[in-house]
Amino acid sequence: MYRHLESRLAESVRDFLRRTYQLEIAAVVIEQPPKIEFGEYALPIAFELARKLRKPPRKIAEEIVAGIGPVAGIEKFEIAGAGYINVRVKRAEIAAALAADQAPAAAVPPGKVLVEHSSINPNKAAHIGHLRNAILGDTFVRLLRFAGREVDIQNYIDNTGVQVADVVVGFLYLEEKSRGQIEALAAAPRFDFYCWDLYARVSQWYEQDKQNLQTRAAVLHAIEEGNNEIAAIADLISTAVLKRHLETMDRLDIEYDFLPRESEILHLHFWDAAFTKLKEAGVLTYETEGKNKGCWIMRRAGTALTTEGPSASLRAGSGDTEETKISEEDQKVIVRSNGTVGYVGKDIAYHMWKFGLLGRDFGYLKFFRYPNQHDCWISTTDGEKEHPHFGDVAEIYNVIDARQAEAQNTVVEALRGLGHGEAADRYTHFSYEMVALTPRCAAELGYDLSEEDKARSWIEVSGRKGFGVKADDLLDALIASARKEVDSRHPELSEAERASTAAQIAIGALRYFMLKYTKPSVIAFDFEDALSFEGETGPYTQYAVVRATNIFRKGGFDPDSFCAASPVSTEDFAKYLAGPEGDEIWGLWIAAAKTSYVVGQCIATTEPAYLAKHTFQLAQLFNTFYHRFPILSEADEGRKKFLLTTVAVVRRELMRILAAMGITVPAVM
RNA sequence: GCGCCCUUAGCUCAGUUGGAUAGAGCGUCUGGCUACGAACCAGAAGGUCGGGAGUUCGAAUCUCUCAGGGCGCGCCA
Repeated sequence: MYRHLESRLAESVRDFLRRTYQLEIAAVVIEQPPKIEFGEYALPIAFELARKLRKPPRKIAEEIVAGIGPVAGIEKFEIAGAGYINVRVKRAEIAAALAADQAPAAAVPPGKVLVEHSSINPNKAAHIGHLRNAILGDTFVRLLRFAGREVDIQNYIDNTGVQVADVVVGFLYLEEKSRGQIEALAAAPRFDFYCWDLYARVSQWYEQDKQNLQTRAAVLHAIEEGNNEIAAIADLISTAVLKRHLETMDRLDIEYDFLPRESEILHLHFWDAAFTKLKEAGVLTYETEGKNKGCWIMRRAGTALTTEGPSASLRAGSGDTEETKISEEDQKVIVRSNGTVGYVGKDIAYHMWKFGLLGRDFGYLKFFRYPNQHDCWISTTDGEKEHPHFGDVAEIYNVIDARQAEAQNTVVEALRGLGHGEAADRYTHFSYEMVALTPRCAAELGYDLSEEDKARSWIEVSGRKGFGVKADDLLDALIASARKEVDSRHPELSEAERASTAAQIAIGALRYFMLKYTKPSVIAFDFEDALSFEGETGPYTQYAVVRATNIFRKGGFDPDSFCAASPVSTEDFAKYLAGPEGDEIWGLWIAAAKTSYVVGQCIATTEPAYLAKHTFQLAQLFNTFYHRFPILSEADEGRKKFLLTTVAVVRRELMRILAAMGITVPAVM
């Protein structure tokens, strides 16, 4: 609603400037006045135009206000200060539309969106860093779907890499387990935890004697080769760990549609197809001298001497004749001198497939059925005939931490070099910073800290050292903590009700915690902060909804149908939304009207934290309102109906935005 | 050395395209439960927005520079 009004306002201003001053303004800046009494929108445009029109801002503001004419939904324009134009909306009209939940349809861009997230190495338990990735990715998916987009969720599985090889080495050479023994372990609960410890031991074993690395090389080679006992064991381990990851993420209500695996990138020869095209386009060049002699190389992203458009396209078109030699340090090896392809090369092939540019496809098998009956598919060489159509999408978002920015940019540059500039432009590296531990948290986990480490604001987790907080452990701790509160507050509830309430609160706390920080901020994890249910937390926002629901329950009304069943007249809206008290309540209405506006901002900036902040602010405004205005005891029936309508609308919008963050609200808390 | 990111209240962080007196949570202090349940609310204290220069009517926000911190830069993934 808010978003719709804003764009209509911007359009009117643009029209006015065009017909009055023959000016074309690309983006009309619209902001919010510091106080709701000033209006809902503020236009600083007169300042911007002062120089251009060589008139004082106030004069321009006067001309705009006098000449802009009526705008639907807008009450009036006022000049404030040196030239601000404050805009007041027709409160009653807007409120009536909101109460009726009449959201104007927004235009949805065509084409499917692919979001890749999680992509956890299937060799050990998921940890808090993976949780940030999955929660960011899953929330972004929900935001896109909220905005009407069709989305495919993919989770890339590197099942043939060194990390899986390391755990295979652990089972076969440190523990000397048979295939049968490994199978038995893999079927036991929390096999991923077992691998977590084993992986750390293998890393130590390598440290003890570098000779041991040869064992890794041999195992890795066998895995990549396929069709042998070691490869079969690697597959059973990685598949079992992968299932555990899916179970862990399902606890947070995070699901995937398709799991492309590296083994199929290899066995279906995706790389061969990509390699041919990359050579033809001159993206890859064969190095004949220096340290990378015998390799196929590419210019590392961000190292080009000139980045201007014309020279870039000239380079792409005319091949390598004008290409200056890439200096050794700017070279990125894509194919090694022994003929094997590296990680970036496989990623290029995978991304060509994502955009439907490779000319090959995976085989597909049903892999995992969620409790809600949704099927998650996995790649295979020879799959089922009937399967959904994956890939071939219009836009992609890769939720991958900031450390991989350069590799991601290299993939984008490869696409550009292949002549797929449009695809490259619709490739977004959804970059975020890592989750580290506070020194205090590290100490709690029994990690020995140097004096230097103690002085740091955070310490990086390390899978190799087995140092970190496992996702399932954190969830268990959150649920236990929430359960204690629920037990003491609601002894009357059944065991099952208390368990599900605690789980909802725990998930709300965790998801909000991971979303409240903006992406470039390193999260220094601490149990005390993460286990908090007060202040700026998920449970605070859930509690606001519970309170709203309680009002309806105690009053004997149904919150979902209340607005439709007993509509407030436009006259009454006008009456109760006027004056200082009306201003106060209107602030809550206007915040509740911003859902799609904020969602749009989050998508445009790939920043879900804005939604978390907004949710908290809306909950906070509601809590203040809740204290200021007793509702059930209100004697004036008309006013009571208005106040209940206010609560119903806020509750509805809060539940919507929480759902977009993957947070549900318990019946009581 | 090159590239990317960060530096805002005691602590942890917001501040989206430059805009009206720089915000929140936690912590500290003072108040508020006869309940639409206090997982809450009201109030107080707390900031030369890392330093400097520039652009602008206007800068936490843009540019340059200096300082401090992080990450990346492998024939690993």
